[in-house]
Amino acid sequence: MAQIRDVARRAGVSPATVSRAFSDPAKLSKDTLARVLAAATDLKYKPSSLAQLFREKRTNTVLVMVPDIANVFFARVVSGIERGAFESKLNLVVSDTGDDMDIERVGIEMVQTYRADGVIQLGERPLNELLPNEEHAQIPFVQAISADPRGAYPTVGIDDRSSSAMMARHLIAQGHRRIGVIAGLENRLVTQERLRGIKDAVADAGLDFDDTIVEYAPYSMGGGEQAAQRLLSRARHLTALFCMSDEIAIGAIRAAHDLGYDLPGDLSISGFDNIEFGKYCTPPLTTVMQPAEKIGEVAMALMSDMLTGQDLPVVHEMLPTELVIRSSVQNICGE
Amino acid sequence: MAQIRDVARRAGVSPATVSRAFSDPAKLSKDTLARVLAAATDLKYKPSSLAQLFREKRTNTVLVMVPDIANVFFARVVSGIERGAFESKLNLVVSDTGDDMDIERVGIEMVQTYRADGVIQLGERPLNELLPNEEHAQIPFVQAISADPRGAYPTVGIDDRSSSAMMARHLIAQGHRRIGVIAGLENRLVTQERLRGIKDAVADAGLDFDDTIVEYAPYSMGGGEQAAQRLLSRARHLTALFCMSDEIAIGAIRAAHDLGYDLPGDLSISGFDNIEFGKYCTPPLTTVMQPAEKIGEVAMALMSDMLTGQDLPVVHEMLPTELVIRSSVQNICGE
DNA sequence: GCATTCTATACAACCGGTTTCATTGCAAGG
DNA sequence: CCTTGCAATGAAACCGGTTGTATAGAATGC
Repeated sequence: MAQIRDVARRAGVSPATVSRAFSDPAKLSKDTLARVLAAATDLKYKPSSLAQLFREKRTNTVLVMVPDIANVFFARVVSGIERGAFESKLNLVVSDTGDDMDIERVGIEMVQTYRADGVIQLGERPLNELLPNEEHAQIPFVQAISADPRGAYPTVGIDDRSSSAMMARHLIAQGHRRIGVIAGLENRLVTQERLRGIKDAVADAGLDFDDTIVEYAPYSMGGGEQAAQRLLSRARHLTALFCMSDEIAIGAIRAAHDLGYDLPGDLSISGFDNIEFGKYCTPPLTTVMQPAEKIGEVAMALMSDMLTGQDLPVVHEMLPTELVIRSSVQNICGE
Repeated sequence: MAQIRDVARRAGVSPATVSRAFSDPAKLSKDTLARVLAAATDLKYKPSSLAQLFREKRTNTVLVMVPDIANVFFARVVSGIERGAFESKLNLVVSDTGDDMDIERVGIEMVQTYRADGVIQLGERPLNELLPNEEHAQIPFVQAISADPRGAYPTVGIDDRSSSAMMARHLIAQGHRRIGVIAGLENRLVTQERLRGIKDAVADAGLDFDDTIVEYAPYSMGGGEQAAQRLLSRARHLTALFCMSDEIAIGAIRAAHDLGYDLPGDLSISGFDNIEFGKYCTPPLTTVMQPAEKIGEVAMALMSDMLTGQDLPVVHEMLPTELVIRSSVQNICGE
């Protein structure tokens, strides 16, 4: 591959002039500029990014840490991040961490060793857990989706508590009183927030929350299926299931079908996230729309600001959610 | 951040010695090595990858070009690539190309400008279309999933034709004679191969293939739904639908439900890919298992070989598929 | 005891750009 | 005509590691 000196020699100028021909063409005389560009084209010269980046000490690369890239919801967020990266002319290194702290730490190290300029974390672990010895190493860090919005870095996500309350209120408004909950993993922030939202709605309606009809499960179809089996065989007279993710809900639908329930007549089921597949379930899933792509775009925009701008205020974006009403939740007031 | 000279100064040695302490510790005396390592730890020294990579002229980075990262099937392949990359200690830059040639070309350019060492292409476009002026620039290139296995570079995928024939044979064996086909995009290689497979099976069974009951559609749920609507309202007496992807099949299931079909009694539907959702459909989807993660892993292994090894033979891996029998396809021999 | 070999380490070049500073030539101003 | 200023360009330092070569000292051989 041709180098800058080759171009310089061919154009009869110094390497500095060639460099300027690309970075600041106005500095050159029309004549020289033309000669340099012609020489560059002839030789198919492409400057080595490696050399440029080394000089500039920036990689123009952002690391995205995803707990599970095969999860549709995360994949959509990554898709949004992609779009944002393209606009900001940044590259993306995607790391599927499997929610493993050691792998996430390697990710942070990539910034310290100049392999990436910043990190977008889609997992739950906050920056201070990943940097063992405080050392405020000034890592550009943005956390999306499930972030505690009290950290020292920007976050993007939704208001899980109020979104969850919105859905719970809908179920109550449809006449449901015995609502089972298939929660996600118990130790997750999102799970706790969404549970809190349900309790808010129940309390607002002047009802009592029954702790015994909550089952925890991994955020997956398999997890939802098993948890629903347990809950449905244990708790009687449930009229609805509040599932904390669409995948859980899809698993719950399968479990309910298998136990002989007629859906949605015998049992209403609600989801959370609004993944595309929910629309194609039988019955189509009533759920809460999370703006997944938008979350990714905003996360990337924040990162881009951090990298270019100076010390901006730490913002915590909460994007709006929407109730998506389909037929998996039925109105049973008339009964 | 501490640099190599800082460590050298603190340990009372030259930068070269510090460098060797990491790259070739055996070369140093026990005493010096200990002193250097201690100094490095004290200063929290981390060598700058940027400088190292610049020196070595490799990035240890592989670019993955994905037509759509939010597609579950692609996401699973990427997940496999991730695993392979981790094992080979390579980094991954993921680019969602949207199947856009210009974006793919930028990807190729990344190799030419030393931003990546090689490219794994999950899209259909072959290398020679992306490099306009032949210039056999020796770009390490691996194509996965839908590659014409006649190119000058390695490919990984499945035997679409015979896998498709396998499913078609199954449908025929279950007594189906009027089998509608919801094909993918007509100009895609995979589509043509799978169609060929169906024709093979039909011919083997001594039957005639009816071209009029084929509908083409994008490889998506929405595409499948619309195509199924068109086909079902046009063609009568179909007993089965052969869908060229699970997503298409899921859309077709919705369309059939909406048209009042009782599934699978009135109509059998088969898919292709074996995405996780298929198991949770109503009815659960009979499909062809593609080893998505495995394809990714093999693609990455091939890339890793290309980058480390010398001139290896160009291989075209065809990974085995399996028929996954669930209840969306019914035996109608008894009728 | 001196030449030879080996070991441990330092010195300096190098990777390929960018950027600062110096230099040259020409135009404008006094 | 001489000074000043600006535009255009070149020379060289620099980014932070790695590595080939040189060298000093210790060990070995005769």
